[in-house]
Amino acid sequence: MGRSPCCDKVGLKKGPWTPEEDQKLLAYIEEHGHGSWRALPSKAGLQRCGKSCRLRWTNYLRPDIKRGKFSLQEEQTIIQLHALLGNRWSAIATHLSKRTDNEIKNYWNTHLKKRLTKMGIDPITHKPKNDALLSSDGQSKTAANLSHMAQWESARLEAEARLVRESKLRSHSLQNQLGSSTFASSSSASTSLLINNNNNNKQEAASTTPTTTTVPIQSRSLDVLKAWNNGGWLKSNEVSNGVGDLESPTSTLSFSENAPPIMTTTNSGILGENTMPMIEFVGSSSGCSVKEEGEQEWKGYESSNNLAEYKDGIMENSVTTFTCGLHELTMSMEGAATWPGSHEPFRTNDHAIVEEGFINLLLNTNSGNHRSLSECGGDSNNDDGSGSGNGSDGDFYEDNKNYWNSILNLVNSSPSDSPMF
DNA sequence: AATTCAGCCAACCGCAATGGT
DNA sequence: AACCATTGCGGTTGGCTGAAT
Repeated sequence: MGRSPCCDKVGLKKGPWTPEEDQKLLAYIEEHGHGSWRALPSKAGLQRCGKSCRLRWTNYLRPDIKRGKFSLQEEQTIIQLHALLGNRWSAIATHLSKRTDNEIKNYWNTHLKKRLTKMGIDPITHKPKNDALLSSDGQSKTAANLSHMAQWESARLEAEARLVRESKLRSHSLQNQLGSSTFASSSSASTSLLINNNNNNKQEAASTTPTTTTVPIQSRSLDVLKAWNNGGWLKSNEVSNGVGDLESPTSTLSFSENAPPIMTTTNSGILGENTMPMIEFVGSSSGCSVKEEGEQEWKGYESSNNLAEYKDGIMENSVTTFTCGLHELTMSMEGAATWPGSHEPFRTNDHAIVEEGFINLLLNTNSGNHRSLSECGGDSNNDDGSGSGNGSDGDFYEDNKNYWNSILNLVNSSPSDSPMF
């Protein structure tokens, strides 16, 4: 029954690594790169399976690993990201670039989870535990909307994480070719990015609408953290410090302030003048340049939407591919697309708001030319963007803000060495 | 000093995803 | 399309360490 363990070969060592083994592995990878993990142990003279070598390298020996105590900022980041992403440790780890997923997972399980539990917060839902007992219509609606928003942001973060991974691989591969790297890329030259919101993520299982209409491909910083900052959710000194030692990969996968950062398309394919990239599923192509700090500019960013299906102007299924150099971004949707936080269908002439989207949802702020997502509860046929937000919507967003704020405040007021923990 | 207990974390296991043929 | 090899990921385990008794 089942697959035989990879290390069941006689003679292969298991358990803790010795300094000698570490040295062998390190020396080999520094000289040759890891290449095929399966082939590595014999080449490196190690009595280990490739999997064990890979784990040892990625979780311990890699030179770009930060070890030691987690800072308060890192703790906050983990909690915030966990609220959005659930137990997707690798995705969380990409926003704490010097921490491994394993370390974050361990830290969550041994510290943060217990802390939240003691504070009366469900570490899975990130809501007060007695919230489940309060199931008035408004609250259940709020929960559903939060879930939907989290789903959106989750997809976006995942996309960013993958882009960052790919770009790192590219970078490392390039360095290898130049003979100056200790890393090696095991991935092929062509890369792909798949965002499928209809996945089997456990946390999202409860969500009822597995659709994605907009998948932002970049933001200058982690939206939630920015929302925290912009909304004054952090203490003033924390605001002034930005996000502390957080090294969000999104900040390195950023658009230059002066670059033509346009991904907005119209039905005619004409570029807009927006200062943030937007993706619109309108079946035309556009061009833009994407620049990655410290790397070559990505030329010839193109997108095409060739598989969207529309019914009465409502996009029902879509596969959109963006090609950006070696990178290919594919977004697929199943089922009718709707705006987050509402059941209003996404229509072909709706502009997808990227950077503002989730922040505005949280902060209930509208901006300039774009139709705010918070307005989408109205009739989407109002193409003038004059949809109305009603009072209960305002309460909803205020509640959301207060909820997230309360989590952060609780954590802030509960340092690790507090007797509470 | 010896034993027990709890916390921590490196490492393992197995499933899922991906890529190649 | 099917199969296989490889890699990625998240859950879990087991050993080490220090505190408590």
